Amino acid sequence: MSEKDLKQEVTDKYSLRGRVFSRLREDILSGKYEENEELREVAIGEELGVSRTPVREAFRQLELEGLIRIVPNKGAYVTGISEKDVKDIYMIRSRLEGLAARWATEHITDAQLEEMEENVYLAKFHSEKGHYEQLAELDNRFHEIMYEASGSKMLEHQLKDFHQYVIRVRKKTLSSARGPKSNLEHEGIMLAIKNRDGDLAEKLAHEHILNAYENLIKAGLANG
Amino acid sequence: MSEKDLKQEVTDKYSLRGRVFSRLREDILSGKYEENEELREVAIGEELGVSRTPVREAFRQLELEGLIRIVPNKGAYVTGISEKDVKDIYMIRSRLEGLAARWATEHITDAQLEEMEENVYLAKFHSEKGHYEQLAELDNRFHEIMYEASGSKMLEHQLKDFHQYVIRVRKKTLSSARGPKSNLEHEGIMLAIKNRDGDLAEKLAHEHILNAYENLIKAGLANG
DNA sequence: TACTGTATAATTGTATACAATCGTACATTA
DNA sequence: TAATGTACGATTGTATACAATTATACAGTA
Repeated sequence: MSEKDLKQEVTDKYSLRGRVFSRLREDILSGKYEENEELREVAIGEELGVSRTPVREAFRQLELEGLIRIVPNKGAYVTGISEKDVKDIYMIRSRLEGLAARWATEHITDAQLEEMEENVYLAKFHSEKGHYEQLAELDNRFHEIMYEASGSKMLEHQLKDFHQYVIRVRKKTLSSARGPKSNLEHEGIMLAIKNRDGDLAEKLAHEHILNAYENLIKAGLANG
Repeated sequence: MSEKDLKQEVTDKYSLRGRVFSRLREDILSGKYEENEELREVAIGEELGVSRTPVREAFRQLELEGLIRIVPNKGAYVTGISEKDVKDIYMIRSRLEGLAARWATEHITDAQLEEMEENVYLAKFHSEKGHYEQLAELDNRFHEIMYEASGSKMLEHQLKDFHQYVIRVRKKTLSSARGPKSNLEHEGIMLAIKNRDGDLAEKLAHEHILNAYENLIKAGLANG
């Protein structure tokens, strides 16, 4: 069991519940539903062509994931994210990403390091071209690689959970990746990992998230 | 919504599902079930006098909490905690407890600070008397106060989640609180918070968890 | 008008019936 | 004997029926 994830991934793509769960999560994160919008079991079930049972089970999981809030005997509501929540998330992430970077210096595989280098290289290209869509995608992936390279399923799961919120916040604020500056920071983290410099990697990854938060605030979260 | 918790607590004590969830969690944490023991829906349901439906919903939540692992079409199994998991948990906690301590210097209320002082004082008493049961209880409570005093529902929830594992590990290793040394560290953290010294509070709380881990290892996790 | 009680419809909570899946035991065959 | 196929039982997955709860509208009353 030592290789097993404590917080089990929901990967049961082939059960109805799994499909409902994935679909709802996607729809909530993509902003299809308004904040505080009520989700009715029958309506969701009909939309996806399933009964209430798998929908209810998916609801229970989405509740623990923090995406909806269930009021007993009343209903399920899409959760809002307050500005304080966003700040807390970024501050917590800053610590954990630092830890992930440190551990990556100890556990990263050659293949992962290669993908990281490629990621940084590609991001530089797309940054010059102004391809924001691809940049955001690469940014997400960069962090995912680092989570995986940390060699800790526990930490990986925690950070992926938080990343969900990051994606939501980005959609909400319409703020795309930060472009060149963010890339440079990625490159620095990557090099620190490559050189197996744990202290530096942790420091840079930590600061990287703080910078991302600063940028997010400037980009208008405070206004919107 | 700004005061609402993103990761919703499961406080629905009055629904059958809520009761099943709480009961199973308690039983798993208390070690009633062996690692990898299979939990059957009907059996659990009969034991608690409910049908499979609330049991299944509770299972889905316990899965996300990391206490059980559900294999599609097969069954639910109590998750094991590997030595690496324990190490990861403590390392992650060390960062987050540090953050909680720092934030507590900013947000702690007078009542919370008072309870913290009382906690330290009482612990000193029970430590001298060798009351290990009460010491463990006070230790748990000390950390909980700090989580609450952090003023961050996000962080509080994260840390309480991890604390579940800590309690499990303690049961498993039969290692009680560390006694006087741990108390002194608590006192140090408390004073740093009282003096509103964020840097010191974070540093001490961080080290406190690292020390607790060292102690745990010595206490025999490596052997058991 | 403002307040209270009640009937009703909508929705969630739970139980149960049925379908699909998996593991095991046992028979069959080479 | 060893390997393979198959029938059966046990268990989970899903749908549906029924119970409990909630919100709302509306009538009655001061």
